[in-house]
Amino acid sequence: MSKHELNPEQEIAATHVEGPLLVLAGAGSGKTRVVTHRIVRLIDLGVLPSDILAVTFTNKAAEEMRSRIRAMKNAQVLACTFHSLGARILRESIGLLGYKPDFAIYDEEDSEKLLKKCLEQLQLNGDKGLLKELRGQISKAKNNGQSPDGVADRQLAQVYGIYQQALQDCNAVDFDDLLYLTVKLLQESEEARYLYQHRWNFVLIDEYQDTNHTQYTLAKILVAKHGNIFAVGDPDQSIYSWRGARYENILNFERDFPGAKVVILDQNYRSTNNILQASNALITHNPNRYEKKLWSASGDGEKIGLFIAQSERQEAEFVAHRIIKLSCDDHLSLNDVAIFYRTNAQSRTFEDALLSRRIDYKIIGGVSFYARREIKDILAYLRLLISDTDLISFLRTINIPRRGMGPSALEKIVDGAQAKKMPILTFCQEYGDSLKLNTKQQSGLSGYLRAINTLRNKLSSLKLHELITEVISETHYLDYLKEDPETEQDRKENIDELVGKAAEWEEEKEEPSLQTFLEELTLRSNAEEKVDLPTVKLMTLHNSKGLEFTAVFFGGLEEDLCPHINSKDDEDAIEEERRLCYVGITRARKYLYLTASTFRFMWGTLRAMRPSRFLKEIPSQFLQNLSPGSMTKTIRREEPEEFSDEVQEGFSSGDRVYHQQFGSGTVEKAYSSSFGLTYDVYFPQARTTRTLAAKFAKLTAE
DNA sequence: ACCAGGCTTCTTTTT
DNA sequence: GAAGCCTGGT
Repeated sequence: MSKHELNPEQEIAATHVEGPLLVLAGAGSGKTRVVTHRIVRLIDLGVLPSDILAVTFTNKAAEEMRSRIRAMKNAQVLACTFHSLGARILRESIGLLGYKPDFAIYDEEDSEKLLKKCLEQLQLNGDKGLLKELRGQISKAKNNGQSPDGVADRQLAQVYGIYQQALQDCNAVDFDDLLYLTVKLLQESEEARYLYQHRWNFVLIDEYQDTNHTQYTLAKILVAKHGNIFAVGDPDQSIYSWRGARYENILNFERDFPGAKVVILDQNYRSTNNILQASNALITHNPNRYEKKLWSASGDGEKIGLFIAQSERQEAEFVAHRIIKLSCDDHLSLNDVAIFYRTNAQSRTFEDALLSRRIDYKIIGGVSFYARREIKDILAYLRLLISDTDLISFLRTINIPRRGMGPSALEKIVDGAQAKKMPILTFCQEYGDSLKLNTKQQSGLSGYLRAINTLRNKLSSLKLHELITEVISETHYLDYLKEDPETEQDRKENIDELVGKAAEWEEEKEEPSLQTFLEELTLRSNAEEKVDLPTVKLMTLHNSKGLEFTAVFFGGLEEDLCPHINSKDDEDAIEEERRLCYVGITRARKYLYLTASTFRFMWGTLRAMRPSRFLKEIPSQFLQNLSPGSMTKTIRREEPEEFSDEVQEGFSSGDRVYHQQFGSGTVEKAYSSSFGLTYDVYFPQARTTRTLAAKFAKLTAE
């Protein structure tokens, strides 16, 4: 097939105009092309670009779609995530729900702090686990469209209600509210419903299998008047149930939208047959599944490399070594190579191996730039320039830099404001002098308020990046950073970067405002990448969705890691882990390497690991075993110290031993591993058995 | 109010 | 093995 033609099924989908259509698009089946072609054709038919709404799952996908359409048609359609769509609607119409339109958006950290305050108020703060538990349950309720009155559990209903009121008092919404309140608004206000049901006549929803109930309701309301919904997805790639996603939504599409057409795209244009068939074999192990088999017209290609290492380091060394080989022998650019893993914590070992070989790499996702403490400090000050009510930003900044404000002083302020039912900053301004604070606190508070006022006066006259510079100087933030010389340099650089990004951002935007800037930063987990050096991309499996690479390394394929230990004993969760693994594998075009290690450091101790069940579910005909054990002995000899089974004097089963960290224990098993003499020791105090290598763990007889 | 040091718990995954 | 929480000393 030529690059510019579509196959018959793709053609049907791309030329669809009115009515509901579901595209079941298997991995690598040319989904993105179909979607962009269809939008371009709509525009060719005379549909106004402003009539089209495309909702994607990530910012990255939205950007990609925008730029493709711009390239083909020079037209601007609204392509955004569900969350930013919600933010957009709420900015216009949240007044109907009693919030002010300049509401702040709280990220997870902010909302957790607020919830913690609520729990303190209810004197429920004793239990540490409770906060996490309730946070999860409130989020779940919102994603299921339940109001505080609508949840069955009495305690949850109470806390949820108080939390929701606290958010409103701060004039803030959390991530889930962006969806939940939008739906609430559309359900309760006929005016709003009319407005948004007529705003977009063609609605496209990507990754439909990952919509949660609230997103699904939102989609249904938006298209209720015209039924022009174009949904794209693949039930086998549903990997966000932990965030409330229901892949049933995609299976129920025909029921929910009567008269819907369904197009199945099952020809894969991405991967070689070895990779594709391996992925088919794997996903077939999911019993509850809408049957679908991808096929490909391309050749078998290379077999999938399998490497079972003896240590994390060896696993990473193998990957780094292979990357060099691929780039030399096959002239692959580093941009064509990716390393996937289940948990963020795994990235470190790979980084070390790449660093030591001077292979450039970039981590996609991971700890967000905007989540760094120093960045959030500055952003909190910026928020307070817009809002008097933002309690969380106030609490964050009031003692940064130090103004002698400890818990007791803050209690006075917060309680006072609450008693007077005043916004926190207004209260400080009007009653700050009558709070019986000591002199240091008194002058600290007035200095703080003065700084905010000074900055507010400059709000309209300064450019955004200048304003940020002013915040830094007005608050003497750099002096504060000096208190910790260890981190000072890093944090300073990050702040410079923030100023730079702000300057860049306001150049690009037609109407740059502080509010939109803050909103975009909150809804954008990681900064967009600048195009520079070719780099190997490191990311979690979740982050890999929607991407493709010529060569993929998939690490840590071990039981309890992938599938993750938290999915144990839950068949649905195991199926989702399998889909996650499927997503990872189907990202690869030509080369795929699956790696695992028999030992791994977890939670600070060495643990023996077993190969993932998923490896066994891939028929061996597609695999080539490259593991040290199955290779020639020359390679084995490269690392003699790690593989020697030298006899040591040691303990045997039943011996009582003492470990500096874990205390007293009993040896359950003594055996030889790649680390030499190894023990499984049971520690009664922690009620766990740990695997300890004799040469690392200093065990003494008790 | 602040700090240092010890204790626990923790890890999925993201907007 | 890190980050956050609590505690006790200043």
